[in-house]
Amino acid sequence: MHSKDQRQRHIQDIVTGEFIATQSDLVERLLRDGYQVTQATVSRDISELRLVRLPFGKNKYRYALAPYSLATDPTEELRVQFKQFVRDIDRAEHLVVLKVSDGYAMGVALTLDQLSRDDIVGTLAGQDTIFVAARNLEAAIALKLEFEDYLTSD
Amino acid sequence: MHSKDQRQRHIQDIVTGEFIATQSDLVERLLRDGYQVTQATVSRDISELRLVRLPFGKNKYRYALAPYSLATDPTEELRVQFKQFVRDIDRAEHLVVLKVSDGYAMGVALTLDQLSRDDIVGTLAGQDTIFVAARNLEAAIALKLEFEDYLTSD
DNA sequence: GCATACACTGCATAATCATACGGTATACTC
DNA sequence: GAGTATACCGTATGATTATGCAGTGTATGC
Repeated sequence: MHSKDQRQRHIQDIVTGEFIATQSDLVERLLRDGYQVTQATVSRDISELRLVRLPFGKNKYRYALAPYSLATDPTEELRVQFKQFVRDIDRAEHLVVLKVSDGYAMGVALTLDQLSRDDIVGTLAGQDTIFVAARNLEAAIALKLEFEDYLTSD
Repeated sequence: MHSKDQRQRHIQDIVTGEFIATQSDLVERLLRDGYQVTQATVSRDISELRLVRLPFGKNKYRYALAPYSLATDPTEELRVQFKQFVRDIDRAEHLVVLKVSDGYAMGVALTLDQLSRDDIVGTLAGQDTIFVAARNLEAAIALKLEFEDYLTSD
């Protein structure tokens, strides 16, 4: 019927648009859309999607995407995010252009920024696109290769 | 002895630098530094600091700062963040330049981006600076006024 | 001093979430 | 087909977190 992937994507949609305070809320919400699952499954989904439960004013909580995630090793975190979110890599002069799953551009750009790399001058993230400004042409070419490697390796 | 404020600041230091998986971990960790509190208090601290528990690989969790926080109303969230983090507002042509508490530029820029405003073409965030590119000069002037209002109002 | 208000916290427990275990389904190999 | 591996998920329950309540301390006003 509904695949796990579908369900998890739908969960992401729900939490971005609606106020989901508990996993039980989410179970009910999913049921209304025809996904019949238990709290246990939702717990696993949330873990896999790396959603966070955000304290929200007094005695309120809301699940939200964690577009950044502070891995132990930022470079490792970048690899994870690339595999998960980056769809395409292009280059125009010294600008490397990343196509990203809708809504995740900022998260990936944030991770890139946190690396504080000398060869990256800055990043500009939109909804589904990131411009990575490399210091110069050579750096951009190297960067594109490195990024592509993230997508294909292990 | 130790004030609540001190303790909460110390908690922020701990979670940014160390791998804290549960509130009990944090209680123990605090005890080592002379803060004797219970899990209940730590729970309240975490809520007030808006820390999040981040799923982290398989069966692992880590508490982390939530530098931005997806309020119900993004504009309201922006106000909160401005008051908290923005130190100075300037403008050069159609570029509004924000000086921000170190490390929070990305978070504020992310919130700005999420507004998807027509008058903002894009944002570029560094460690403590944000460039907000307005669509044109008039937009930039209006934007600067609006931002300044965020800092002064109520 | 006494009363009132308020911030803070621990205790006990409720609420919520994570996970070990076992069951089912699917795919692949021989 | 039988055997094995793997992914997925529900049940039951353990682990973790949130919170109502009451107690203490401090400040303020009378």
